[in-house]
Amino acid sequence: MDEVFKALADASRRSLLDRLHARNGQTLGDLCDGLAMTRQAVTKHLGILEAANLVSTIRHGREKLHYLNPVPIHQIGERWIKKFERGRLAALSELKRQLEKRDE
Amino acid sequence: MDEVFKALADASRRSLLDRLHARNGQTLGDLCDGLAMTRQAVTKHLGILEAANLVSTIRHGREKLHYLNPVPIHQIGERWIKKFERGRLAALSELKRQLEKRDE
DNA sequence: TTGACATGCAACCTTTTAGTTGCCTATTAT
DNA sequence: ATAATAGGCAACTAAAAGGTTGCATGTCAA
Repeated sequence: MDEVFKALADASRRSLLDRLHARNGQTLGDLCDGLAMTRQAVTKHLGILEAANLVSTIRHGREKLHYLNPVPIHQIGERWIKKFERGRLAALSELKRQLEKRDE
Repeated sequence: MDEVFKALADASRRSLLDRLHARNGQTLGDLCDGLAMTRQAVTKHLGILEAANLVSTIRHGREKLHYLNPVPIHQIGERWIKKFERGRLAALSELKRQLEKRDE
């Protein structure tokens, strides 16, 4: 889980996931297009995404195809974010109450 | 949004949010208890959480009370994670299909 | 079979991050 | 008043992160 959070912390990596979400199965070259980064930097980012199991790859001849794996993202939603949903309104109203108490 | 992702990337900070979720309105001292870190380190983490608007604080005499703000977490879920839900099964089945094609 | 193309590997540099130590300030209780 | 308590500030360190350059390798097309 920690690896996934860390992988998602970088905007370039989130953008790579966005691009794979828009079109799955892209090659490294595809994913480099239009980015202000060297190919090697992109490779490293993809490596981190792969280590976090957010991306799976298969070699196809001299090309490497990248596929989005949405499962870990889904798990973050289910196992972590949902926990904070419960009591969201309660927490907010308590916060508001406390902030207002400041002016007493 | 980037600040929130970065703030959530650290396990110590997520643990602080967990603790505030369990009991809201804790002081700095409360939040330091049982952590293998100096108070100053915790202060820094809380500062990052506050900058990301995940925590709000109010001084109460010599104490500083910390309140969880669940809104940014909720937004990550709504604006980012949900996007990857759509087509989750589709992406998975395509991935599976491609992985199986490897053995042809 | 040779050149172009797609990717891999490794060393290096710079900035950020996580944490520390040491000292200072403000509030409260005795 | 004064001592203990709660927290703030700043300088420093070590390690990790993000990125680069240079070169090597494997695959495809002419």
